[in-house]
Amino acid sequence: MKNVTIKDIAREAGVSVATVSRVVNNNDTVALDLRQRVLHAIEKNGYYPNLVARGLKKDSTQTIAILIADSSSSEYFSHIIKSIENVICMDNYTLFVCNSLNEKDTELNYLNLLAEKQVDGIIVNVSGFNNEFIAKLSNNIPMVLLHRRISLPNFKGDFIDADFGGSCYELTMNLIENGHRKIGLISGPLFLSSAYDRYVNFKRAMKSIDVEVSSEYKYFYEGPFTTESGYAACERFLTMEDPPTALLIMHCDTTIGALRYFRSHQIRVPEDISFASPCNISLSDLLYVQPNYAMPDTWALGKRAGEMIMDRIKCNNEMINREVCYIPTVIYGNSVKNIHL
Amino acid sequence: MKNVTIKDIAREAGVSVATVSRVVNNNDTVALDLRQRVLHAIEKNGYYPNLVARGLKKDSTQTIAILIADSSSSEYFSHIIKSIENVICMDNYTLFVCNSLNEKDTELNYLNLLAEKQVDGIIVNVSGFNNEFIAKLSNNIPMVLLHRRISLPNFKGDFIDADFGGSCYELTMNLIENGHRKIGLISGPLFLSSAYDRYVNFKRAMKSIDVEVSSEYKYFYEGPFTTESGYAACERFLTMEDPPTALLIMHCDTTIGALRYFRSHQIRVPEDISFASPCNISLSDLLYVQPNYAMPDTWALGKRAGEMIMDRIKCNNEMINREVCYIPTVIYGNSVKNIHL
DNA sequence: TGATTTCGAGAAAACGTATTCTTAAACTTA
DNA sequence: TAAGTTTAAGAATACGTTTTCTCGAAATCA
Repeated sequence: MKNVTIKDIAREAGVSVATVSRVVNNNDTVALDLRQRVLHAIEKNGYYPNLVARGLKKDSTQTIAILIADSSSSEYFSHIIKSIENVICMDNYTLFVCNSLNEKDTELNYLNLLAEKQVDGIIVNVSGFNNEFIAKLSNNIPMVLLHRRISLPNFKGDFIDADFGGSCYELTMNLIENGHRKIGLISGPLFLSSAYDRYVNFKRAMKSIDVEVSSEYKYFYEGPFTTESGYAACERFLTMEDPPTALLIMHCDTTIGALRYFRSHQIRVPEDISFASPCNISLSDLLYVQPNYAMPDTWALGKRAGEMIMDRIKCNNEMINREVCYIPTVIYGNSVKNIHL
Repeated sequence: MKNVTIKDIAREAGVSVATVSRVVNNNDTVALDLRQRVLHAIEKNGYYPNLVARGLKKDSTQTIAILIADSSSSEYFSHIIKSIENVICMDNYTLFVCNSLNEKDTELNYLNLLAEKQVDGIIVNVSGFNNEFIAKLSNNIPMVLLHRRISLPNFKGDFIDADFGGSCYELTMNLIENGHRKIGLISGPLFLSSAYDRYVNFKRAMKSIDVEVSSEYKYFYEGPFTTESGYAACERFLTMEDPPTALLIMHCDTTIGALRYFRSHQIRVPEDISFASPCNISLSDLLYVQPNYAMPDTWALGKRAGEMIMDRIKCNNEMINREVCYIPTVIYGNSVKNIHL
């Protein structure tokens, strides 16, 4: 069953292919009777345009991609994805969702594939392993970086972030104000700008009580952004001779791992351990503990990311690099104990 | 900055365009020295194929789409999406994620757009409003229905489901065994096969204690699959003069709404109200209540959905309709009180 | 060696569309 | 009315591929 093409319509309506095209795109004037005949033939034969062919001709696929580590790990990215989709669908754009799994090769394969598929733009939460390649690619394909920066001079594109670093500072200061001194940090890989930024802010807060934080710091744990890593970190910290009284947990996935550790080991929050995390967890209002956490407006953030990539596409990538940062709201739950009392 | 094309490579290597194509696809024999020259030119100029052009020629875009109500409402679909992506990316397929919002027009627009974009297949959780259109479309585009069936003779495609109906029966019987008689049903729209199926199973279970369930049933609530609807249902039930002692809540979103109602009104679970839901909620192990719920293997289900659509694509949609059903595991938490005690 | 087959690679057509180019007709103006 | 101008629509080209067709050369066989 062959699809009906513009040629079939032209034949049926007794006009040229060009005329049909003009009617379909109605961007050019065509006589009323011809237009009627064409529209009738379209209706009758159920014709619809082939956007692949149009894409080839017009050099635009009306497609953008989001490339992230794991679209299902938390509600955070689900919301951003939905929000981006909601923006771009206005212009009949559709969204490829691609998972890099934080793996060098997977990310690289996807970047190549997306380039080959001629996507009009890419929103990417970089793994950090292909930054040179991405910087180069950004000169050909409009790009928006999500949360993780690329500090290379030849990168061309926008950067959209939420100030989780600032939230880290605020949450850590709150731990300190509640009397905590032995505060563990469950960090992500420091070569990621997002993790490093939070690390720096934690360090800055700890400096206020004259604690020097470095990778030598007794209560420092560096691991990937996974639930397993959060679990393992807690295992290490809470079996120490002199365990920390509070934890700052950098990421929602590591926080989930930590909570699982606490619950399975009957460690009460906040009686036995306090914690805070600069990330929102899905359904945090219904968890058995209400964490102290920070939450950016993911809907607004995703919307902005979508708008930024669309801007950049519309002006053919000829635009200075922009940076946007959303300030998360810090929410205080009951996961921190005041140990002065 | 024009992209380098197969022609540029041909000129550079001093061969014909056809030869370059043959090397790129290496599906045809070409002399070693020519191949070397071509490969060298490709390397030197950073050539990569234009998959839009290839798609036009080969009539295949290596793209499939998933069209669901809301990709961010629960972790359920996030996991399925990720799992599908994981399967199809093996063949260099990419996935469009599209949200119909359960709206007739939005769904219809997307279906048309996806057809125009020549996607190779569509996995769809239908809204129920465009079933005739979808059935017709299914004869041109390979389709897999997710959870919601289309009972039209001209539908062509597969159906993949999880037996939440069976779980409803089991969970309701459990409520009954725990002494409950006044059991409220928070239902979804009955014109959806998924909701209707659960309704029928609830009814069947209630029949065992001689309670007739119909839309006239005192403790019946029908509303959309949203948190707001779940909240409203609880409001209605729990302000009745003779409120139900237990609830069967059909959907994860309505369950979340219900939990929010309970918590904000200091209604204790299970002391004041018991409930069960044939759906898994994200992080249910970390909620303040452990619900009685059912959970299919979403990873396996998504994987199978991906495989089914790929099968269908590979055999050019010439295949009988298949039906697959996954049996959820029922998990008993502490959301049900035994009122015999 | 001559006839036949195999093979490798270039030429050309095709995929479905948008758009430039061209031309004939309609309209304006003096 | 003649010359110039606008306009509408068809013809033709192009987008970047794949693949069929064609043909000359090499290889096989009698």
